[in-house]
Amino acid sequence: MKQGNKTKLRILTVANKLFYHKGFNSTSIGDIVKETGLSKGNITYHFKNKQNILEAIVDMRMKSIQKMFNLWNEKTDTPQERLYLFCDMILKEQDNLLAYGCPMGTLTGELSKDQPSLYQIAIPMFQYFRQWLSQQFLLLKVTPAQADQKALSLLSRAQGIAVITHIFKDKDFLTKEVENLKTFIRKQFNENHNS
Amino acid sequence: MKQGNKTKLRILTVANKLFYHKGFNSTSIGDIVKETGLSKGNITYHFKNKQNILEAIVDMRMKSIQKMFNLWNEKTDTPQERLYLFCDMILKEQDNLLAYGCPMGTLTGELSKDQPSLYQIAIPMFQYFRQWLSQQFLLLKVTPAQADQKALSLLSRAQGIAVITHIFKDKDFLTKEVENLKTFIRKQFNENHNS
DNA sequence: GTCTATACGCAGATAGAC
DNA sequence: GTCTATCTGCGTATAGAC
Repeated sequence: MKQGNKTKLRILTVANKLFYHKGFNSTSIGDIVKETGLSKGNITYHFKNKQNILEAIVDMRMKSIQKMFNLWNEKTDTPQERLYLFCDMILKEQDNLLAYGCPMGTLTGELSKDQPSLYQIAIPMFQYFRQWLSQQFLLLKVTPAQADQKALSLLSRAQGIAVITHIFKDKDFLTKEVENLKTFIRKQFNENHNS
Repeated sequence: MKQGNKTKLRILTVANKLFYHKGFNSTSIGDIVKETGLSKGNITYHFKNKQNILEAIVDMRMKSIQKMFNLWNEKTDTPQERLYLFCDMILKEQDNLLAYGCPMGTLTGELSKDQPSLYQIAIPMFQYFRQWLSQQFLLLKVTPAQADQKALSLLSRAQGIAVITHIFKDKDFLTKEVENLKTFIRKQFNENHNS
């Protein structure tokens, strides 16, 4: 039982990495077999099929996002500071973004092409970010709809940075653009103070 | 000979659509067979392998982008107007963006994951856009490096819009955000006039 | 819980008839 | 130039021994 959970976690860790690095569709069970050193049968014992692996990975990622949000909430006093931490995450992940793009964006985008049932599994991660960002903007005196629009704008710009960094392999662009993103955030909050 | 070219074009048109709608890796030769009604052997006669199809599609797309740029150059007198036409393209393509994302962004992003030789084939499309956008900003009194940075910023925001529209299936967001994009462009040119 | 063995279809690529 | 037929490997999924 205990050993089983350890194996399960090993499979998920490896699969998560491969889905990110190669893409979901381009990752085969065989790839996971090679990388874990386990047998095909053993993987099937823990997960009936590829979709179940994806579901477990999304679960895992959701928990990890939740921990991150909790940490950010603890570390800061104002929503503006929290949004800066969101930007800092992009800086911290720059090497991965350059090599593989955004883990959420590339996965969800891939599944959104012609695989609606798998897309449904992945989309909650994005909704979670959208919701958390919305909450920060809600502390401005704006309607929920406006806060949501700002949240989407921020997500959109972050995704744009991830895509361009990934495609042009350009860390310098990322650094500069994250600065612009912080300016964007600052403006949102300054505008509000003045009104 | 003439019939051959017609068939070749048919294959490319169908493959281009499928690569866009399903992704490159998830599109099989069998899919192209079904959609064209041609035989597998016939497709192989015209293109030795999948990579050759991709190369021909990129060729085709490059020519189509070139035509678009020529048209934009003809239709306008100022770089600012040209950049607005770039934004209008996003509005025109909103249905496709919503369903399948950006044709360049999703393709290049997919190939940039672990398939460097295919990535090399696709990247010129992006470079072409980057270069053209740079040229428009160069007519501001800025250094080439600054113009390039602005071009990347614009590309980045356009890609972000495409990703978010695709993932959240939200046309309303697209419309609003393209307006913000035009404001961004306007500011770039106003700042310059004042300096 | 972990393994080997195998079923079965689909992938890309090739050969050769018409 | 277009087709059918086939090769070979890899994909997912399953059965059953240890």
